[in-house]
Amino acid sequence: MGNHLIINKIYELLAKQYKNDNWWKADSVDEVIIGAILTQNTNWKNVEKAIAVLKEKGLCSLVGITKTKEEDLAEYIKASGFFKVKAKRLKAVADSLYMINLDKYDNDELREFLLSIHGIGNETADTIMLYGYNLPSFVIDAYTMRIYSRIGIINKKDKYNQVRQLFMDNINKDIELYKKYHALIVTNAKEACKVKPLCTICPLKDLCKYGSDYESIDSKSK
DNA sequence: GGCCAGGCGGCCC
DNA sequence: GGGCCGCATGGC
Repeated sequence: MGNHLIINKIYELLAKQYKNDNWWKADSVDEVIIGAILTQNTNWKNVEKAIAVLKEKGLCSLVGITKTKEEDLAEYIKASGFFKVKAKRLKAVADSLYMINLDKYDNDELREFLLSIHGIGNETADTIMLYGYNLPSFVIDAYTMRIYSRIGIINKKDKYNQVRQLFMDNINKDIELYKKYHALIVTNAKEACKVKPLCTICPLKDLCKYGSDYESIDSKSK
């Protein structure tokens, strides 16, 4: 099977197993952007607590953040961890984006601009574009790397942009598909393809180079 | 109690 | 341009 077939087959198998509707829950574009920063290397549960505090204070918006002192912001988002660095990043992102005119950019230019902002790297840029601005940019994360390298389609050391291109070259350029596919990857990583994988319940076990032999993954990933 | 979580920037070489 | 490090809370 070529990559095109495998990547689309994996989507079918995941979609059959899991129902993920409306996976990134947010009340506004700004909340998506804020959440994208807060969730960096962090459990979403902790992010929810931080967002709840911001909402309570009426500051869960880019304008709200521009008006808040960095030290105060750090206090409010404490539950999300790395709170000092994230406060700095939120300030930088809010300052750069609160008045953005999206019509001025094509997708590639917008991505470059996002990447130039302190605190926005590849994954955060794509998350903001896809889930915030509703533009077709596929999101790669640690879960994607784990699942697809275990299956054997990519290598753990592959570069972000290379893996992103692999997906964008091989699935339909459909925003809802991009969103749902990424959501399904995250769900499978949490349910089955964990650090200590539960291969017997994984819908992808028949395509995975490890099959159901999770002990062999365990020993290899050590 | 130890491991893990939806990365990133700043170093160093 | 690659590899390592600091950042930090809360859930399991």
